[in-house]
Amino acid sequence: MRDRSPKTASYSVDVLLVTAMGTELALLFARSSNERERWTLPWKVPQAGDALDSAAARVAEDALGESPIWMEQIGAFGDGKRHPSDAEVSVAHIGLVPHETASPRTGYAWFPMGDLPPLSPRQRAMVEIATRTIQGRLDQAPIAFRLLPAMFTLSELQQMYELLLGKRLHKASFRRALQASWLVEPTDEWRSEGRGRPAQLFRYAPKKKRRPHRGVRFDFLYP
Amino acid sequence: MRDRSPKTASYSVDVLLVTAMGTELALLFARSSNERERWTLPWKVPQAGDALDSAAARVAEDALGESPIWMEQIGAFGDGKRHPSDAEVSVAHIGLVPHETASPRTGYAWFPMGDLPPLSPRQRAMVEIATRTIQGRLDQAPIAFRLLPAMFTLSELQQMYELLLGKRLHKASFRRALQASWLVEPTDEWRSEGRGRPAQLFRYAPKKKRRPHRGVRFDFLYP
DNA sequence: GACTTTAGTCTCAGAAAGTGACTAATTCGC
DNA sequence: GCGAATTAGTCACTTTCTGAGACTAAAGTC
Repeated sequence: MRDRSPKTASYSVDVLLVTAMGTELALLFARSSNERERWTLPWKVPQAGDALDSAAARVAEDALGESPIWMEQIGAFGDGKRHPSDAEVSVAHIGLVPHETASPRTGYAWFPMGDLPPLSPRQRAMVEIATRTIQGRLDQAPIAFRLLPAMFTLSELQQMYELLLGKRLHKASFRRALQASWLVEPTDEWRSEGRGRPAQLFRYAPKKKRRPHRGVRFDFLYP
Repeated sequence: MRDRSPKTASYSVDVLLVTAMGTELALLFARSSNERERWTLPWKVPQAGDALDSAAARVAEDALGESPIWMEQIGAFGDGKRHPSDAEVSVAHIGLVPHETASPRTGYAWFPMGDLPPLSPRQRAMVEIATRTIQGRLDQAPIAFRLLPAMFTLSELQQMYELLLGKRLHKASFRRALQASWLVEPTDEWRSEGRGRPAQLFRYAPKKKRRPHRGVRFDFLYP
């Protein structure tokens, strides 16, 4: 992992494993092999003939024992300057895992987004793009569902969206939109969580139904 | 461009230059240097110390004489199998150019999307993702504006959106949404295009005004 | 049993979007 | 010159969507 032979592939595959820890997102880091007390994003230099996504899946497996249900490449990063893993370019991937089932192997640890270890500029860029991608693709990919366990209450789902969007949502509106989307189906299980009425458990089960009929949107003004 | 020395960087930077030709999008291809009558996406193997985006800009300049106002990386492509440009991975970029000002240099040519030359699987994947990215990011980035010249009529803008979305839009709704977005400002020029009332010319001039106050969207059901 | 807490629903008002008809300014045919 | 055709730009009406608060339901706490 440390040699700099010129025949090494000059790109690495890096994975940003994301989970929701309580009220905050968290990222998985690996203890650096050469410097103790230094942390890096999990990575790997793929062998020739390795597809990018399978390499990324392997990195995730090495870190967590299983690979996430949902992964997506977010791009290649390389400013031409520093090489955090002896590679000129890092191909970064996001992987989402529910926190309940995600126990890191030794040498790996979760860091909440608000309290990350010191990072190289390139790693910082990857984290930045990853968070932006997660927010931006929230309505195009089942991001929130992949951060929850297979069964969840609607309140948990709403809290996940509130965490990801960084704002409160109105309960009735949220459920109305969810109904119309046919993304979720009720199970016959209920969960009683201390006080209050028990909540029905739902599972993510997208059904193709009537499509929306929208016109144009000019949303890019608003950052 | 043809040698296979092992010290070559094993990734290339490929650029998909997109323009709107009449009623269809078109892509720029370069005549292959080794096989005549074969076309490839313009590409380059960056030198060490080269940033990805500046390498992409240079590829575009080589092809068109100028580099596009808007470029964006769409990801790294490599199935682990074929190497269209002797590289294991291609980092693909989209560049948008208005057709009016885009005259390819010799060795390059526009191909309409519906009639592309034969492509390798990897290039085909890049084209596929590029078109999806353009459609998907239409409301998040000023894509349509970058395919038009600096000044345009609202009808031209609407036709561009209709081309990109693949569906007709209603004039009054389109203009109402555009008004609300504060993306465009009128100039004091008018253009008379054959018959019919002359149209006022507008320019892209986004102003930060009131942001929309939308709730959640669950759009990913609908492909 | 009254009170608190969380789940889930209902209704209403205001905002946003779809639609067709309307006016305005030009060219074309005669 | 004048009416028909064509394209630009706007208006008024209807339908749909969304935010908001109130309301019912089912549990625990005291």
